[in-house]
Amino acid sequence: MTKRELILEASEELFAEFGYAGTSVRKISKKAGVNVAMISYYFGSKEKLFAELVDYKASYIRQKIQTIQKDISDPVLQIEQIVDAYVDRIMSQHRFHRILHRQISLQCDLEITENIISVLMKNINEIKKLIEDGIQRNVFRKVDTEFVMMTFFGSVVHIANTSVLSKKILNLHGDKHISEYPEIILRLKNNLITLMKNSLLKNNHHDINSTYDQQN
Amino acid sequence: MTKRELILEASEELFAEFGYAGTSVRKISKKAGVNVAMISYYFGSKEKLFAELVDYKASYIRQKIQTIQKDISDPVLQIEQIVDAYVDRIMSQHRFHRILHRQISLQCDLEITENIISVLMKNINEIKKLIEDGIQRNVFRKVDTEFVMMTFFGSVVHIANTSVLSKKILNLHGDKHISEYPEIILRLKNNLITLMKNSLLKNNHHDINSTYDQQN
DNA sequence: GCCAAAGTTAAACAGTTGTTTAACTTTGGC
DNA sequence: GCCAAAGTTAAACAACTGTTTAACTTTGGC
Repeated sequence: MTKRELILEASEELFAEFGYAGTSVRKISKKAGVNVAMISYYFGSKEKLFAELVDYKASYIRQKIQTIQKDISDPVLQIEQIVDAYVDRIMSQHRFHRILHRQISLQCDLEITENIISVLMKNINEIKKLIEDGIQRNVFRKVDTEFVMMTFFGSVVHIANTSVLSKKILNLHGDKHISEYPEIILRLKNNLITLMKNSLLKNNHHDINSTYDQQN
Repeated sequence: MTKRELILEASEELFAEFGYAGTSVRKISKKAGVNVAMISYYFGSKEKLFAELVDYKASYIRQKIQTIQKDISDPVLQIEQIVDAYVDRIMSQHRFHRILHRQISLQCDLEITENIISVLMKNINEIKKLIEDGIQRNVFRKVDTEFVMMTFFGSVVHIANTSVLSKKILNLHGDKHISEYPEIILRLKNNLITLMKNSLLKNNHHDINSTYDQQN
């Protein structure tokens, strides 16, 4: 592992835990086990290091969504797969997503924020197309697409980012991040899929699949 | 307005915009128009100022929820009123909530985070009681209460906190915060109420109220 | 008018910030 | 073995951090 990678890895953990302003280049260099000057040497500045970190991590995210879009034609199955993949992705990359959303919620560093948003919008637009395709094919209702997506993203991101709060709500004890409770992730996926079907399907799925009895 | 209040107000805006670590006492004192030493004089330290800010603002939040709980008996109306009041509250206090959730998402400053979470849990438990009461009275389905709440809170908080992203999704231009678009807030409330009814009601409300035709 | 308390100030404190420098070591092609 | 490029280091830089100090002004009860 090169010193460059050591810096990237150390900075990711520190930015996620203490935020951008709360993380000093000296802490990063100490955690990475390199000299302070190496950060300026390899990245130019703390700000450019952060920008590179975002680019470095974000390139992988859209991959699975695009695969699903190509390989599966049934809109309902598409949504199920998207929820499954997206939850897995956010949860496994929760440290990275914490950085992203904390930076968006700040109104300073506008050029950095714009970069992050343009990356996220690509994912969001992929899923938007997917839902609108389902509407056109008369499988989905004419829903308020933007809000269905914001609800979906909001729920997942919020649970991942405020793990301590979510664990309190779920009455979970222990120091692990919420993503490390497999049974909770399963519950989350099931609830989100039900939620999406409830919102999207023309006839409520309880009537179609007769799963109502199972749940009640 | 006393200097003490000037400091509280200035610090709220700065903490919300730049985060805790990104806000210096000198910036606060400058914005408040007071001497730097006044912060130590009135609050003891930057950290105690932040703690006082949380206590100062959080005490008002539960008020309306408790009123609704007392004055309204119909669970469906209760939920409608809760959604309406909660969205209004979060949106009007969005700067404050940004501070809260950013601090929760950090894993440092644990004693501050614990304080914030205990405040939020009071609200959450009030609404939880409300839903569970509706279940007991056989109006609501036996839903996964915790996840219904996390979806609800997650959506509202996420939209309020990532205003720039949400506006991009909704294709809104302009510099205003998303809470300052009344038609969007109305759309948000309508969608959340529909979502909650979809999740909670034993028979899907599209069948009951025949609103299906209106929407399609 | 007096005087202690409260309020306010500029200056100083020691520590940290991001970045740069200049000297040094290691590396790899010739 | 040479030497330029790349890598690495400790030290220095100026700017900023949160907090404290000591001198000063204002206030309000007597």
